[in-house]
Amino acid sequence: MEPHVPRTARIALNRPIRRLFDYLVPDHITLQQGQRVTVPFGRQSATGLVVETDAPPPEGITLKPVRSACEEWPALPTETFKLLSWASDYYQHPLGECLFTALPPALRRGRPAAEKQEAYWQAFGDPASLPGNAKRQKELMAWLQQQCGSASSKQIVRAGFTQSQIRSLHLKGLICEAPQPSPAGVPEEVRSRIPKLSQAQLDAAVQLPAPENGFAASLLFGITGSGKTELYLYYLKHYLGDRDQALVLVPEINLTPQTVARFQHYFGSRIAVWHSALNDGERLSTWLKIRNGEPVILIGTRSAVLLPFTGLRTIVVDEEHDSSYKQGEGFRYSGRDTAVYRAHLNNCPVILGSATPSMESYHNALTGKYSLVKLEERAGNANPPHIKLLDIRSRPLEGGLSRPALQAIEKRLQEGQQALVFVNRRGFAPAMMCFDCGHMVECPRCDTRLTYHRRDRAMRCHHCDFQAAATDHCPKCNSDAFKPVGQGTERTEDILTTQFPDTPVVRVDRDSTQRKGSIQSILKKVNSGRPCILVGTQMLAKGHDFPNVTLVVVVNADGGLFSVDFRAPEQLIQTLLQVSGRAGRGEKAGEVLIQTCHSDHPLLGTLAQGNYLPIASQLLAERESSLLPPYRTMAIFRVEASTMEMSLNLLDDIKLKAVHSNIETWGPLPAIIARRADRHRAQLVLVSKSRTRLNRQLASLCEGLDLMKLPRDIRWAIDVDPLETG
DNA sequence: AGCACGCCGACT
DNA sequence: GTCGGCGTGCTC
Repeated sequence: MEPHVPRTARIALNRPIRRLFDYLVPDHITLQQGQRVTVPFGRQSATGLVVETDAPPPEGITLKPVRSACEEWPALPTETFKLLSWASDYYQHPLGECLFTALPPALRRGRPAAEKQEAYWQAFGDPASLPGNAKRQKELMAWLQQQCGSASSKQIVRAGFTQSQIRSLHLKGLICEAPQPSPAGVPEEVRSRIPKLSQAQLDAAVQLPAPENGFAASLLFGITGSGKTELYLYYLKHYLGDRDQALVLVPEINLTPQTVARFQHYFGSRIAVWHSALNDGERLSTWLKIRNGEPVILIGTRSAVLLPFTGLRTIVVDEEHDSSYKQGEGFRYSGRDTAVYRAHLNNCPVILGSATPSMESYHNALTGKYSLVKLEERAGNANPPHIKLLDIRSRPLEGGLSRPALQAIEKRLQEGQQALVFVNRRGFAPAMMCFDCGHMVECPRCDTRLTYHRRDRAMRCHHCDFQAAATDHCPKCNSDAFKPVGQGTERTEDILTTQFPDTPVVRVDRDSTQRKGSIQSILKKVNSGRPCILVGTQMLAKGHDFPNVTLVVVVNADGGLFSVDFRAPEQLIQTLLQVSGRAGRGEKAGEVLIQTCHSDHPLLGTLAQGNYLPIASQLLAERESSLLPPYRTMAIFRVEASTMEMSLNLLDDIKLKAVHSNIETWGPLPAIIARRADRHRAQLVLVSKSRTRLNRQLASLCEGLDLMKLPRDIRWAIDVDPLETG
């Protein structure tokens, strides 16, 4: 007789542990990968996910039995599970935490995978039998009779009635429970709508990869205002069958009711959304729809790429260059890159759209990994704006604005038009610059600018260990206008208000738009068309249209040009082009003035010609010669502790272990913001030619760190494909 | 992450 | 004499 081999299951838990736990599987339970279970863990009970069944368990440990299976089917279907396992390995994040990010909060907590059945009600008896004082109950009866068929408790409450009125009527037998109405399909009128494309859009549309041909990645380079969204809609209309699912990823800021309405116009109730503002109930409901294979077209932000689709036909990633696709903390995955891998696993196409593609995607397009589809014509008859560089070296500035810039604003206002003043706060290089001669201090050993560290007034190189004390005067021309870049722009709004006392100055930034709906009232005011000046940061560059703005002034372009962060120039150019796109939509010609101390900088020179791809090629050439991504693969170890010494010591340790012929290390160095919330932060950059090699090295470093007995308050994390190197 | 266990200071 | 501080270790 065969010896009895007990069945076991290897379970992942939602804990920051890079380890799985084995359990016995009782006879009455059958389990498969991706299934949700309840298990005893220590002296508590935990929700887990099955990773493997009947793997040989570790010796010398008495296994506990699985308590129960939460449902008979796997919460994570095979493809989703594979995607998350890949991501766990690629981003070096514990599998359990990765898997659990794909579950809605309710299911993470072990709640049943079903929606609360909502009661539906219909009028049944004669309201005349109600006593005279039951006024609201009579009104509810009347209201119900008006509804065709039935209404749910939720709808009734939303209509201004109460649960107790429902209860009371039910008790009197005047209303009764009705069967749940079957969901209405998409009406033929909506189904037959197809967006009307221009010839240029049609030419692009035929180049997009067809789902029947399996995996293909396509970079859609469509300039601002070229109508990419129309193209997506057309594409989905064309290729999506009635039973198919589709995923459209968008940056959080672009997921507005207007965007959703545009999709709903063509697809009606097939459209669902996924973003951070959903509550737990909405999350569960949408998750279940997708898990059940309903033919949903999902518009969502980053985490939507992890949802358990079962019939995914195609993926679109809009504004693929947007930095919000990369999670900055915890499970630091890139929604865009995960989408490409998912398309691969799922054998379906993925379309990456942008007016300013990332270097990574453009490089992939140039090497033929992605196909490149161009859409370089503005919809309607809008002309691209004129971009002019305004050198402000030794020009007097008021609140960051030069005389010519103020004059240009005045001229526009007199012509009854609007101006937009853009203060670029992003990529603020804490670099020292001379505002007289434009000189910046470079590392004597590297081809990099030194970083200014305010705390100890030191200038440091982020590629080697060079450091020097910051001086008060420019080392080149001895001017005392030698300051960290980006000082003194805070007064821009004040200066504009005093210079143009009769014109409203509207500030648009995080602070001024915090209140709900305030952005709407700002937009309404601005779009009424009266002359005004908009002042703001990043927020102005994205999302909203200002049709009456004909002049854009960029206060300071230089921060991004000379940042330690190697992505800063790319981000600067992308932002400048985006904010330029705000000028002169419609027939009015737009003008863009970019203030800079470096009008001779080659990137700005190319930018003034208004085309992105030549700049992208220039940036790529720089990345290649500096041995940076996408020509190298990069990862950063970030450590924080109660003292800088502890952080740096641990990184020194890691650096020693990371020594490998194919891996280069930079640092360790204090982070740009060296102390945050009293935690001292430092980083070590790892760079390699080989992604596989670096990945393997990271895995072994993690293993080593897990075995080390580190003090409790020291925290470390790996950031693979980091967006910020500060 | 939780949660218990453990070993030292100020309280009924 | 105990209550409770949070440092350390473990969870199949």
